[in-house]
Amino acid sequence: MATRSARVREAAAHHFGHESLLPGQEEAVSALLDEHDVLLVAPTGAGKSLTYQLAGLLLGGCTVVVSPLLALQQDQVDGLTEAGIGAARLSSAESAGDREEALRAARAGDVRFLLLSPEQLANPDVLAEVASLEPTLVAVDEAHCVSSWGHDFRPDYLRLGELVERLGSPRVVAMTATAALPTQEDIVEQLRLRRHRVVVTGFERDNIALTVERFADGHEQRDRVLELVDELSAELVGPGGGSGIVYCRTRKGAEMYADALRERGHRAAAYHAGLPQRRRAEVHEAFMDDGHDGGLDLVAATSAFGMGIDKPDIRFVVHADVPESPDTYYQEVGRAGRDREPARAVLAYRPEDLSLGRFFATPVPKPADVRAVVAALEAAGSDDPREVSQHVDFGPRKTGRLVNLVGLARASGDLPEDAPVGRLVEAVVARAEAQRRLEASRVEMMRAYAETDRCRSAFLLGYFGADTRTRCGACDNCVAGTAPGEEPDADQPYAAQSTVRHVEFGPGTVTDVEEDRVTVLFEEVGYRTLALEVVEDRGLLEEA
DNA sequence: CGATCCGTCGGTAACGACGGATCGGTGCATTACT
Repeated sequence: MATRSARVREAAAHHFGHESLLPGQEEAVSALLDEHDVLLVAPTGAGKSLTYQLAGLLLGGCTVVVSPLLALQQDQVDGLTEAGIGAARLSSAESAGDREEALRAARAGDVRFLLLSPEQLANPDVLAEVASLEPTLVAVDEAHCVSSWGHDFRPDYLRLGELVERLGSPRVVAMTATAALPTQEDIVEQLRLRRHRVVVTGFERDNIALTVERFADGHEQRDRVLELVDELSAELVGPGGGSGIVYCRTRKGAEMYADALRERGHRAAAYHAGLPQRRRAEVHEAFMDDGHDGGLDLVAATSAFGMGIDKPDIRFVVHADVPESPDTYYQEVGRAGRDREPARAVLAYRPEDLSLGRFFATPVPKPADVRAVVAALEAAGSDDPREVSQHVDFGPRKTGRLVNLVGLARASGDLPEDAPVGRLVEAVVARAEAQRRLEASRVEMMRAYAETDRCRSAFLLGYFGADTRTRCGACDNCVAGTAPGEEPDADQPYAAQSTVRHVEFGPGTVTDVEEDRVTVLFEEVGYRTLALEVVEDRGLLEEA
């Protein structure tokens, strides 16, 4: 074993000039060399990229890197090329000639890392080409996208498990900065990880002070957000650098805040997916380069401003509206204070805003549409959405999603091979409903976060499965003294992370324990917070 | 679900009240045009 860690460290020093490895890196690489698949949960800057790169180099052969954004893929290619390692991107941005050349170089062993999107891999021609390279490792970057985007927005994410098998079932490493339990389970299931190890490195960000301000009126909320940004900018953003992000739920909101902030004398701009690609790049660059003339201190953005924003001195993140889940919230907040210097995160909370989160939840397909697609699959004799959509009344996009859902329900093993069509349709709808219920319960967890009296940091860490009995001392509740000093532990009937069964909701996992209540993640209905008194009086919950 | 837009209603006109319709976030790729 000692020789193995020596090899890993030697490779790190040789290829990347790193004398030491960060916690989790060596563990993850060793597990991969030991023929385990790995889910690595580690914060940005903790060397997730280095992990797959080291593993890929040590395993030899070609590594396929699946990454959600073309810009992120390009960053990785640039980084590897700079380190003298052959890397290429395979995307719609490359010419046919470039793609041909990249594949040729990969066959010759000159390209060791091939970066592409799930959509590329789902293209049968590309898949065949890549399979012929006999890759030794598949790295799935930003793996939470499997769970957050796969179910609806980018359905090819849900096909990755099947696609990896068609590549000859190489080792898989999935990497993400944040993944609560259901997201971890989703990643493991969808990617079909085998003999998998979950490696979680510390992800506390104790330099970020979390606060929530509650509003009943939308106009007051807007005025206060602007005032707050004035205050935070004056306090934290100066000639020495530093910047802030204002997250909004709608494009219109982002434009409104950007305009208002400019009027108040800030160097601010809007960022959302409705802007021309070129403008987006411009804003991104001006934000990263805040020291220059024409630089930006503030960006008012939708969730489009996210992955790939790696600026160390973001001093505050203000949420002008409440996001749809603690998962999203923590990810957006986590962009602040990456330099470990003090930073602030403020949530402007109005309960009505939660409704948008419910609206955006994954839609449940109509049984008639599922039935039509099942028949069309038969008629087309293929699972190519373009061909299947010839036999139904809706377009290839919707068809593609339904084909995926039918495929997943069939592959789940919950149904016998020869199950009648009605059962299959029911299973598809039931899976989509369960997903929707989970998303709705995440909205409720966001409500719970906004309304809690406890340490906000402890609340979030508990949500992400970290054992937290300490308090941060910096959030509004700790400062106001409403947070209990120590979280209870010993005399609780239920332990965090233990498995339980509810008479009505079925099996679940305890995710949080408080003095008088317990939060459980149920397989069927998502997160539920239950009063201990009621639970015990009626014997609703038993340890499994 | 909730905010907002737009048209209608009432009724010696102007404009406010009301109600139905519409919209709301993330990106890949591909295609048909200049």
